[in-house]
Amino acid sequence: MPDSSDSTTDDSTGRRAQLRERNRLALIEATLDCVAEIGYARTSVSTIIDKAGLSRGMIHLHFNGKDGLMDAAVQHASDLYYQNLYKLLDKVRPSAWPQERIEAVIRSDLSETILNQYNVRIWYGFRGEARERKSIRTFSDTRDSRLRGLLFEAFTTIAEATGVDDPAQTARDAAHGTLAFLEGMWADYLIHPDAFDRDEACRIIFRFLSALFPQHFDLRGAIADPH
Amino acid sequence: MPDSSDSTTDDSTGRRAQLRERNRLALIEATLDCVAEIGYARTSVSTIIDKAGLSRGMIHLHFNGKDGLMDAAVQHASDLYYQNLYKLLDKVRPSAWPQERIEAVIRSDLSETILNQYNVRIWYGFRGEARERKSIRTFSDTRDSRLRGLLFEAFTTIAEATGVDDPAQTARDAAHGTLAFLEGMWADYLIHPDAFDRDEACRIIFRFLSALFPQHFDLRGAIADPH
DNA sequence: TTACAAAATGGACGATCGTCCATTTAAATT
DNA sequence: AATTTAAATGGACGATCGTCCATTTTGTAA
Repeated sequence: MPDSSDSTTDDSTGRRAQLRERNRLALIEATLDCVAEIGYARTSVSTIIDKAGLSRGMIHLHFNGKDGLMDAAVQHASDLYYQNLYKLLDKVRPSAWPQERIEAVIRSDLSETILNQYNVRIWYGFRGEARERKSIRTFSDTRDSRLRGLLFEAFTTIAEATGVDDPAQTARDAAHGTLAFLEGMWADYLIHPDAFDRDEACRIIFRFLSALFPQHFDLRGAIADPH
Repeated sequence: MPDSSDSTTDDSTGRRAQLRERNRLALIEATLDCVAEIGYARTSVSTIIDKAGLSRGMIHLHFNGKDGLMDAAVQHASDLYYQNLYKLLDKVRPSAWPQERIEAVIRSDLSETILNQYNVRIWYGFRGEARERKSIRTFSDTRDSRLRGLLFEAFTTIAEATGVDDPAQTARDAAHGTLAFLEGMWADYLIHPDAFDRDEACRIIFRFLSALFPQHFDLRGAIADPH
């Protein structure tokens, strides 16, 4: 029997709401599991509820149908991606050089936590359907713009320090190029998950960055400002 | 009535075989159209034969079912990609500098002929299902290895000419990095087909390549060997 | 404990899936 | 012209799709 003091302060953390939320999340996670394991095309309502161990009607109850569940699953995958990414980026000390922040972005995006078979299958599984589902385009878009902002700011500082012709343009290109690099590495990992080498992927990116900004990067990553 | 001389030399170019091949191709093209227009997941036998204007049984007759047709369609898309790419690359004169060949690869892969809405939707539509269908992995793989060989050879020549520490390693990284760049640009185009700028994409890649090999590239592409 | 309401269940439903084959069409041969 | 045979047709078939709701379960309030 629940005591009376609980029931009076019952906002939305009652046992009822807890169970509801737990099932909602179970459906989303089962959906992502299915997309990762059998692909978007083969993921059906039956395979989802089978994996979640819940009943058929739950999908309609919580998400108004399969489409709604897919949208929620995409959003959840995006949230998880950022949650994990920023958890890694937060380890960089606030006073870090911009090149250290860039290195952190690159190493994080290619780390086992972020770039793994589960995530990459979900990512490409959904992206193949991006044309049809607006929520999925937003998903891809979001990752893009937030990371780009982070990189652009850091590269601007570096570009201005090196006294290049057009610092803004250079920084924009460098940010865009770094993102394209990471994207390409993800594709590489999708096609050759076993042969993929994280250190090699990092080294390749740093090789190009060190050529562009030799005072700020070498083959191993960021180097201290000369000053 | 066909004259007798034809029928005696009738290998596989008779009217019968011609019609057969025409229908076979129509099914493949209808499949690719469907994947490009509505995505892999929504492409069904019904939508394919509807677009092809042929009868239901043709798919089983020619390809032993939907799976066989999908495999053939992937193969066809791959063939078309290379056919168009090499048509562009063949315009480079045989005595061209290696940096000119690299520029040709980059500009070709980002040209309207190769990188367009139709192709990019097919590419990502199939890739999302790569996990499940072996033929699709082979498709992605093939593009990768053939282009890589082309780039590696050219970069090796350049790396050796510049007297870098480890020419083979440098060339491998440069080829790998260039491919990752192109991959990233394709992803960019998929997500932002309207905002995508081909010239800007080229410039970004050449900015990085010119930093790595300043005697062979500038922001506009290849430059003549100094000698 | 009883009554109420929210949540969960699981099967019914029509639509659509991909496969397959009896039949028809038409090219090639006699 | 008659015959043969390869190609094409289109509907039947069972399986599975996603939706939805009558019913049951279960947390909460009276």
